[in-house]
Amino acid sequence: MTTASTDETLLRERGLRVTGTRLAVLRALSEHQHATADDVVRAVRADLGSVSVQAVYDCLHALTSSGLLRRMEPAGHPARYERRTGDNHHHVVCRSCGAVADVDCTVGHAPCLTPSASHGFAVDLAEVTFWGLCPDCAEGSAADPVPVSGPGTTF
Amino acid sequence: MTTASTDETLLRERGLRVTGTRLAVLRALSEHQHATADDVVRAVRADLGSVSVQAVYDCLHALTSSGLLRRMEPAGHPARYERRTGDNHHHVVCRSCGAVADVDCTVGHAPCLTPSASHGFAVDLAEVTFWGLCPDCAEGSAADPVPVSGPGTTF
DNA sequence: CACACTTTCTGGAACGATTCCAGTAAAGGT
DNA sequence: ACCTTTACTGGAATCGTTCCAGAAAGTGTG
Repeated sequence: MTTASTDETLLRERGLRVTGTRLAVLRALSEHQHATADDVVRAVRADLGSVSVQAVYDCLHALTSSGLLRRMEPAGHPARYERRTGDNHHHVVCRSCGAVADVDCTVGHAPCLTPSASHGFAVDLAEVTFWGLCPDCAEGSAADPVPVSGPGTTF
Repeated sequence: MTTASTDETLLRERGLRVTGTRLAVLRALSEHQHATADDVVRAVRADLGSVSVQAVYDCLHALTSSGLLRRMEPAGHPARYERRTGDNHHHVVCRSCGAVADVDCTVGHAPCLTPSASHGFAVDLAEVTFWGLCPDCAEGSAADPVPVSGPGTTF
């Protein structure tokens, strides 16, 4: 999909310098979506040989605030980054292993963007997170009391 | 609203022991909804004189996992606890100060509960978080570059 | 192509929220 | 009242992330 030269263009378009680390971070996230900072560090190290943790965090911040990456932080799990941006999609998170998958907006045009009572808040984004068990963890978990994370377990 | 004796009953109903700390935690959360663990520690100390941080965390866990409290964790902010449970309501979070307010389910009957493609996940809860600026922070922030938190700033 | 200027990268130390630990104290069924 | 279970204390440890100061690399201008 996103080739190296395109990544370079993307960076320049946003006025960001093109560095090996940044390209490697983008490459890592093309390869595995929803990676944690730690995953990215490992991927970049496998790719470039070595990087400091901070260099990766700096990249992730720069890329996130310029809109090339999106950051999501499921309660109780480290933050995850993804390249799919600007399409207002949502996520399913596994309570047991923290796995994340994309979910397209349930009801065509952003159903939840106009909260009934917004208490005077100037709302600019609606974030929807589905909680459950991924196929792997669901299997045989009815019996096992799997350590559960995330908000209220039932509704 | 929830009186002390009712709190005692609530605890017993769930098979939880009735202790001063637990009652004080419930009381604290009746007084200010969406309190952080730290807020609760302070409130309980003001009430009982002294408690260890761990006692409060233990209570919060016990009460949360028995369903008497709901825990929510806005990305980039410490977790907050509330007594309103089981009604599937949502939240508005201020990007600037972290203030939280309740939002009733936008479209009558839980619009987002059936993700279009759930990737085989067994989904049991949909959590909707609205991001924006609270009235206090919105005022005069168009100019100020307020430090922003939470997921992607635009959509 | 070199210069000066900016921005990034390094390594190490610090941070805040939360959890783990082992021991002591309190709750409640019989 | 006794004994088992569960909660509470204080202190140290963990995890993800950020802060810091200095060294190194990127880039627009001359």
